[in-house]
Amino acid sequence: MLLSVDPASNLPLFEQLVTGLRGQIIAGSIAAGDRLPTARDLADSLDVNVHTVLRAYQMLRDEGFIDLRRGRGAVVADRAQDFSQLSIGVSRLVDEAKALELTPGALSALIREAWEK
Amino acid sequence: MLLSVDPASNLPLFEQLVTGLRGQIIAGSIAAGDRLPTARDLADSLDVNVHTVLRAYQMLRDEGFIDLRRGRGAVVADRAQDFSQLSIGVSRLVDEAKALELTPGALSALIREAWEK
DNA sequence: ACCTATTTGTCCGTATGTATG
DNA sequence: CCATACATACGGACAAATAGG
Repeated sequence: MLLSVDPASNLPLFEQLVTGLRGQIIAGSIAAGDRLPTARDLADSLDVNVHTVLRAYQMLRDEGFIDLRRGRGAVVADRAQDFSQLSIGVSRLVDEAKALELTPGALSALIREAWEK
Repeated sequence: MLLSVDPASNLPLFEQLVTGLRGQIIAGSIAAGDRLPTARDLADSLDVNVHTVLRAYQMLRDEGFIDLRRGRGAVVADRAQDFSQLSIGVSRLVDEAKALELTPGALSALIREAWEK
């Protein structure tokens, strides 16, 4: 079983999906290159709406854990399990960002803009 | 007029809303402390769905530009207009991230993790 | 302390578009 | 050309937090 959700939880369904899937990706029980079930299939098996799964998938894509594209589905990113090793330089970057009184989301937005140039 | 959207554009409606509002916030034509129209009001005036506006509002909140809460509405954040001055430091952060061969999404995910500690 | 109106938050359903293979 | 699968947008319903009376 890939995962389960609790409709009675105080946590939103899409949040449960994100944390559940992300945890398994980081843990390695879902390997890089693995294909996640289609949003429709996972939604049916968990008895939730397709949009709820898609919202979770899109969050995981924004976080870089999966590659999500039309017509192809969701594939666990190659770099997903390497993230733990890359955090060395990041903490310093975060410290600087905090000194600038940025929020995490703001920094991410600014980074995406700056990345293009 | 606060802004306008073009249904025929190749850009999604929520994206037009985000860039339009963010631009005005950065430019200062919408000042810190200003209250944005309720999602329903803006949706009605632009003839788009409430969910489309809410999605845009939630993105602006994630980016730190507005304070968005149930029952209160959307208020432009105090730090919002300082963002234009922060781009200098960000480009340097991005350069370092690129040197580490990070993807934008990967960096965002790492940042959110590191932010907690 | 209570009630009510306001406003966002989540979820469901449906329809249509669009990139992929 | 066609089936697949995500992307966006619309609509409706109810829940939950907030503010004010």
